[in-house]
Amino acid sequence: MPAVRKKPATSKRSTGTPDRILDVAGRLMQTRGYNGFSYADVAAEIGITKASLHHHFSTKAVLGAAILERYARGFRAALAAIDAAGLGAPLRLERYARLHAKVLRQDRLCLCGILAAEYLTLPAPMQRTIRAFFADNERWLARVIGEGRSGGSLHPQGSDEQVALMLLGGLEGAMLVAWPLKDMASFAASARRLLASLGGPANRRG
Amino acid sequence: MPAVRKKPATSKRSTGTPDRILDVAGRLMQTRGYNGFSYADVAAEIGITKASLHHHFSTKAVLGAAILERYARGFRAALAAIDAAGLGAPLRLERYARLHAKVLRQDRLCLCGILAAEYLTLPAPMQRTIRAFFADNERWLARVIGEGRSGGSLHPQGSDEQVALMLLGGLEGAMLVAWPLKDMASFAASARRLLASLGGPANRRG
DNA sequence: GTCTATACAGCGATAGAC
DNA sequence: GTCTATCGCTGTATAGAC
Repeated sequence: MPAVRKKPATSKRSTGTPDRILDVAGRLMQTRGYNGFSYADVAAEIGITKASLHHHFSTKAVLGAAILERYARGFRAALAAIDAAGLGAPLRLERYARLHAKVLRQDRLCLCGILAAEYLTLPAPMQRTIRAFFADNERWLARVIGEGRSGGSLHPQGSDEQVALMLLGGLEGAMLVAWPLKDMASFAASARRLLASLGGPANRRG
Repeated sequence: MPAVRKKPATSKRSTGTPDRILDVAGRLMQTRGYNGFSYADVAAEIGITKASLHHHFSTKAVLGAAILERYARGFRAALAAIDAAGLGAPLRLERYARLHAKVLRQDRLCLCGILAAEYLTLPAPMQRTIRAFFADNERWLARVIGEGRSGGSLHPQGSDEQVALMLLGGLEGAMLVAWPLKDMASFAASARRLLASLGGPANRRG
């Protein structure tokens, strides 16, 4: 059976209309939230009509779910890339924090962070994806923390899961608090403090 | 000149219609966000018409600002109450964390947290109040941390301001991540880990 | 202070021509 | 795959009677 292939292997940059829609609507969802943008906004920016939008994504719930799933997929790929780099736990966590910093630097919030705030108003499929995103991140973080602990490169207090949760929430919250002022420095400082609290090599107390 | 007095000194519980409106709309704003509720929702729950709502709060922006300012006022009062109790820095921070825990236990998000996510879509007056709320909290936290440090009850790494920011963001983010699953235990664990990272009396590393 | 009635814009979504 | 045109609904807001 033929593989599912939506793009040519020589993929260029956002060639097709569906990709442009996902890009534009994705940016709006990361800055204004699911309830903060409309098909009219997306259509106007791309230069097509609302009707054409509905041709590619039948409903807003479908569009929202597609954007969210693409985002979660990209994040999982980034985690895999970090793992593949063969770094120690402290450096892997630092690169994890940088994933979030990159989002904020693009004047966006973590999609799952902003959508978590709107959670009760979202279609059920999107709710599930958000929960899965957080659970995936917690598992990944807990694994890295556990490896750092057993390898002696990290000495955190609390269980791997607790520390993972603190780190995930801490980074999401640091983005949220930095968001109104677009204060990259405040995010970076919080991220550094959170990582330092794990008792890495440069941060052992005596 | 006479003092501005909107309630009798013997204030009972949410007697007037304006207070009931603020209560109901406030709960909706803390669970669904500013863009996630309508005048129709509030009117239906209270049992009056939308027109009556507009009589008390002329526009949604006015209503939203009133709710937000009342919330910020209440939070400032809670911080003053903590100060007035004459506790040491570690216990004051613990009570601060409990303020947030109480909100989550009521099945709500921190109003300024959920609104920070919607920041770009909000009326300018609400945006200003959100920034002021965060700034107030940071100042209060930085002061308490500074007092704990000079008094020897806290030994955090980083400047008072950095640690304050990490704590504020950490608690807001812990609420946000716990929100989809209404997972009080995960919030409590993160709060405990954040406070423990400040090097209080029970958490000195050696 | 509350109501009925309504204005008006925007929303998500659909039909059908090209 | 894109368009024009339009539907039905909901949103915020207003007018005016009681």
